[in-house]
Amino acid sequence: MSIANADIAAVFDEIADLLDIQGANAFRIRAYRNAARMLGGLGRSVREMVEHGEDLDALPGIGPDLASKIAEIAATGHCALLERLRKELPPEITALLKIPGLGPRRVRLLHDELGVETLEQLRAAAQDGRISGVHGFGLKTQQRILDAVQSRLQQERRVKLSVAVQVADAILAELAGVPGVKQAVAAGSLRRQRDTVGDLDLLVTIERGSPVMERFTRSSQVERVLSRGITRASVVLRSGLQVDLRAVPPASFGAAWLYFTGSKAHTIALRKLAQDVGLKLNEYGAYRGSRRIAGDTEASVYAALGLPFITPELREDRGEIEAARARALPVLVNLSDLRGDLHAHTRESDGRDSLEAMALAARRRGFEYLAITEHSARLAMARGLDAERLARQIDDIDELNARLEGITLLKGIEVDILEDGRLDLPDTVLTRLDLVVGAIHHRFDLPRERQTERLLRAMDRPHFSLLAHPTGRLLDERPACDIDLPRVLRKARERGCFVELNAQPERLDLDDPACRMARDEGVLVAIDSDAHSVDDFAHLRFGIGQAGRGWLRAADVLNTRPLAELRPLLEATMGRSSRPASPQPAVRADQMAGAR
DNA sequence: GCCGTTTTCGGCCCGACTGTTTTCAGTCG
Repeated sequence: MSIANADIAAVFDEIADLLDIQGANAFRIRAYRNAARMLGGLGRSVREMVEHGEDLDALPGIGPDLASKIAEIAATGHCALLERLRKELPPEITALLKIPGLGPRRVRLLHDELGVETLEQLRAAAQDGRISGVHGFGLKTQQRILDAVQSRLQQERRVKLSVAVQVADAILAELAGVPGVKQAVAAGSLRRQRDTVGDLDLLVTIERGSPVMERFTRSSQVERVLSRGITRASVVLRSGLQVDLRAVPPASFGAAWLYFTGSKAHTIALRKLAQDVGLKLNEYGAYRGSRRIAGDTEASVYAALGLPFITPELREDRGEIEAARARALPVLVNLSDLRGDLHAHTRESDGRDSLEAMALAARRRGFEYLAITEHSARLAMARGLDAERLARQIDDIDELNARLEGITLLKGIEVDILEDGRLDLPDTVLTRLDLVVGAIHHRFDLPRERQTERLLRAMDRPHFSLLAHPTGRLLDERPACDIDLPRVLRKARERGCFVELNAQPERLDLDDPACRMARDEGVLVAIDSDAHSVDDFAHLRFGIGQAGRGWLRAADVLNTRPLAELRPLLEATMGRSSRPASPQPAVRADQMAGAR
């Protein structure tokens, strides 16, 4: 049993919820929440820190008490405090906090007065009209709870970033045309490039008297209006997506954009910093006394706090403020740094376009190289290639490379990693390639130890360049495989191979904390489109956003290298240089002979 | 429960909106 940071974070979050409902000290609760968030974004395994006897007190927000609780959970998988709290309150009650309009005090009240412990009981109480009888609750609140619990039970979900961007762009275009609107921009998790977005946060600057709130709440896409004031309105679209719009005067644009972009944790940290230097920071500006000294741009607010501009992707309170103070912010990789793409398909397997069309599209993007990596035979559904078809494609690519100028196609394969860690094609054909991209496409459900071993064995094969979409997650569809990522990354470093950040909007795999972990481990990350058509190179923008959230600089990314620098790195992974392919082969000779 | 060039106790971000209150608590972001 191996405890991941996320497991410990989940324990702390649940403790915070239960303490909150019990009415415990708000700052004690905050300490648990802060610790959970810190662990979620931490690039190293605290379990390993415990095993190595490292000092957990050194982690931000972790004191002696939380350090001992982390050690307890890492060692036993349990937390005595949580078990005790679960005896005092039914654990399912924390689900009620997810209902908009229900906070800890009201959940407690409903529990004490009506015995409500679950979402089902909440729905029943609302339907029977019992909730409006409780002091402090009225008919409107009761109806709101009923609506919310019903949509909750039907699983309202976060939308993928790519979808949110489209919706936001459409609404912003509409708002920009309303009289009195000066600027209309996206904020919130969308601007921070989170992989999924729970609701849209939009910001406009307006002249006094602009009808923007009225126009917004009456837009044809709006299904219902949750609230509407002078500076703020919330609506739910027909699609179910919630959109919050804020309006401020132009002089406050920067302070408001900063505040509404968040994250909440980043904002709180900035406000504390403001206090430290005798300022007050709110969404209208930075104030010394009653005098506004900054606020028209974000940079002006950061400057007032003595900080350089911090790019939105980094605003998670994961060390960016400390880095900014030390003038040590990373210069993040951007789209124009990419010199090529190492994962793409053609219609030879499950892609839509021809080899030549893909090559020309890559050249139009300004790429120097494109790796063609079809599926292998096991993935019959995708018309995966066997050794014979792959050999033919290798010849086709050689012929095309001889003919085309300004783009080089690299010969690759997205070979299936079988359940036992063998690869789905024989070494005799793999050895003819420029790179071997390995990926899991079945048996996502193996237990952690076996899944991890599967990957480690695959990486030990004589030809293995890049682990594609390492966790196999599909946002909102399939959870990440249970793998020991720190171990996989260590292996990649020892082996000299690479990991992928797959830029498909439904994958974005590795995620941002994992990217940062790879960076800290010194493993280069390939940001790949996994293109199945000439249009799919557009996915790369989402990969770049995710990479930025993972603090990746151009130097941390494999495919920012020009071809001349990339080739020797790939050659080494294919066992064709002085670099040892594997210091300690984990696959025995008889297993290797069994590889198809 | 954490934290400290205002330190080991007394702080801990700040404002808008809603509903049910008759002056404000609770919730949200």
